[in-house]
Amino acid sequence: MCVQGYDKYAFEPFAVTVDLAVFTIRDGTLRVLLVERGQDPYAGRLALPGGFVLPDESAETAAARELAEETGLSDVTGLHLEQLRTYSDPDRDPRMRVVSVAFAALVPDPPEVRGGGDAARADWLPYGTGAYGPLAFDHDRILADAHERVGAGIENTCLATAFCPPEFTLGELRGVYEAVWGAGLDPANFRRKVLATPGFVEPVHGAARLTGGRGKPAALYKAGPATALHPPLLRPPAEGRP
Amino acid sequence: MCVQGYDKYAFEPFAVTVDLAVFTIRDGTLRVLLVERGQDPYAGRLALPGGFVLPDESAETAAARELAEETGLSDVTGLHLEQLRTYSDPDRDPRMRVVSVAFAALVPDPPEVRGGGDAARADWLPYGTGAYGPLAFDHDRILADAHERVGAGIENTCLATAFCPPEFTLGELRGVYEAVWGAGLDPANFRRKVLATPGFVEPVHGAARLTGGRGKPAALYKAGPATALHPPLLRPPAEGRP
DNA sequence: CTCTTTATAGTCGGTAAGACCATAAAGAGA
DNA sequence: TCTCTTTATGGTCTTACCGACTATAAAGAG
Repeated sequence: MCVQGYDKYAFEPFAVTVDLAVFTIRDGTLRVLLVERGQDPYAGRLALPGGFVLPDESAETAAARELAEETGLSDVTGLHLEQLRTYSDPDRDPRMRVVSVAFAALVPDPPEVRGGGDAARADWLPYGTGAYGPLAFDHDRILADAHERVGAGIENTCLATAFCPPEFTLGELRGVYEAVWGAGLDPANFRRKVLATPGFVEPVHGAARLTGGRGKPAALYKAGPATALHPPLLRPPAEGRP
Repeated sequence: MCVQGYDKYAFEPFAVTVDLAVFTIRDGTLRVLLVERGQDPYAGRLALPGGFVLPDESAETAAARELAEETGLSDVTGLHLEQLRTYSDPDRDPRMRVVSVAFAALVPDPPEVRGGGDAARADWLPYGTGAYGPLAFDHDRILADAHERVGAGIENTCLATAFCPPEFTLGELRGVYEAVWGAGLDPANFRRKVLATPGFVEPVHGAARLTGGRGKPAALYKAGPATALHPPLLRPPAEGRP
């Protein structure tokens, strides 16, 4: 399968796909959307949702389309879709040459998963708890890279608000950091730091207050205009990252 | 040009290429390796070096091969090659569907450029000074993205040593930061910060000293084992990055 | 009514970073 | 030779921030 006609070169045609690592927060834990493969190879194994890039699409367009097909989410909600990197190992797919552009997506609230497309089943599974076995293809590595990217992203950018509904409390925002980093944060210090960063969040000036459960009702905030955090909101130092 | 045989799908074959933004420091200024295109489209325009991914290569392998072909550098020197992102706009190449995986590379000293491959000419041109017109294809955007990535990378990682020879002075290392960021840094504060970061640099214990020109001879250092900087070496706040 | 839970405000001490000064050691030029 | 310039290196000072901690307020659970 070799195509002539591009300058003086002969080149191998590749199939180009997108793979999506879609994260959300539910019950205070970070979860990722996984689908069960219905066909070989890796039939019955879990995998990241994804699909082929169509002839008239960019990878970004294809990723947004796949995300909408799998979750029903379109761009109207404040969702975040970010290109991660491209995985192009020659034998990453045993059938043929497939180059995959991976994306990390952050969605606020877990909507019902419609098992659209060819996915046998789809579900939000807690990340990093061993709740699922090894994924198909090289998706374990893609998922780990996506998690690292998201963890670094909420450190330097206002990305964390993408996990939250349009209006949220500072406790919910803190829950995002704790779920992604897997570490507890001091509520008072977190509050001081977030409010000291201009443009990160803005109070909903109407005396609107809301509480999900116990405790004193919290004030509501919405995402501010800033996109980067200066200075960054550093995560607590952990083992292995000196 | 549509290929059947992958599951039940029909998919469009893509050509996959790599594009390289190769940076170096010469005369205290940041320079990028550009080649002049010898054929249409964009004949005579400057472009980033690059080429096709061969059937048995990953994009990383292809990038390393192209870098070696263009500059004569192989992996033996402490060079840095990092995947940037993938550009897949459907009409980014007027001839056909080409998906390009872009890489950013950092090389220590400008070796002689061998105009290998199909590049008519190749040269190290100063970045961001208008010394070259608009680049071919979407390479202006790729180059800008690469510069932003390198600028952020030396903030959080030990990447800056990749611009330096195996042994270097702290003045040379500071020159890397100043050239990439386009801002002056206080020599004393820079020294304090770098030496306070464990594993960033290590003194060459032999009383070896060296000076390139005027001034007191500086002590020599080599890259340390650390890969990430904690805390990051923040660049001075500039306009437009609040 | 009391306990628990969460939000919010404030304090205190350590650390880091920027601005700045001082000294040392070389070359350049008068 | 002497002086000036240049660069490296060491130090101080002040401010800002950050983590740890305490205290208070306001709700629900029992």
